[in-house]
Amino acid sequence: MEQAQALGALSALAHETRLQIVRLLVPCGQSGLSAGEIGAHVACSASRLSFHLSSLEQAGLIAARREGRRVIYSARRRRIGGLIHYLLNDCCAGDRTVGEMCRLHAPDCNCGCG
Amino acid sequence: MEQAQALGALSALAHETRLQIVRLLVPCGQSGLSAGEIGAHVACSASRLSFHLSSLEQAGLIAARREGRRVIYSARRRRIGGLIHYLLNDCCAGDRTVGEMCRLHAPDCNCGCG
DNA sequence: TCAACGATTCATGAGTAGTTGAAATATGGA
DNA sequence: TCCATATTTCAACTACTCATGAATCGTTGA
Repeated sequence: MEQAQALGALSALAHETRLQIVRLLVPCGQSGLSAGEIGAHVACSASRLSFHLSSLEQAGLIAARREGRRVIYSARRRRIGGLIHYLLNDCCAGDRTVGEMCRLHAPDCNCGCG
Repeated sequence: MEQAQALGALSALAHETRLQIVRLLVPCGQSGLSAGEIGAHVACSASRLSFHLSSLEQAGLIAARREGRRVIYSARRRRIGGLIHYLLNDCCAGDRTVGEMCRLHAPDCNCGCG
């Protein structure tokens, strides 16, 4: 991920409603949720929701596809992971202190690295 | 890290100059750099720089201390790591696809987790 | 105590993002 | 074709963020 993309993604995530949308969509994986279903969870007007969804899509964090009269949104999880990777490795140059705070191993991992 | 803190941190990072400052400070660790030294790298007016440093400090991403007539800024690396941790584990619920993009092991780690 | 230095604060103006409600577009079914 | 549903677009407004330069504050050394 390039810096410009990372800035766009950070900007998109730096909003309560949009962060909430991402949190809602990540566990849904590829199947995603329709705009209406998302709206039922985040309590904002349809037009505002559409605006936020469009911001997230432009930032590359979610994808949209039409299914009948609904538009289904799903999290682009590899992109979100790419942003985190950027923060960790490009932005923070793989700094150990930063990395130790967020290293994620499998629960049974016992490698002791870091 | 709470959502409100994460939003503040994301907002602070979502700016080219401020991201650049963090990138500059992380490798300097505790010793940090003075405002003047930072200014020499990021090419913006002193007042603008002061504003950006203050934003980053308010967001908890950097710390300031006075040394003589200089003010030394250093990255709060555990906080930055905490933000990344939040994105990975709270925001993305430890999603595997997200995690695989950004897992950081020691170069010689061979545990195979993930 | 005064001048120089390092950094911050303030006032102002421009630009951008966010919100709202109404209108428009797209799709599916009667 | 016409209507209902799902979603987006538009226009107008508000609020916030960003940038600039001048003024100010705090510290050091002559």
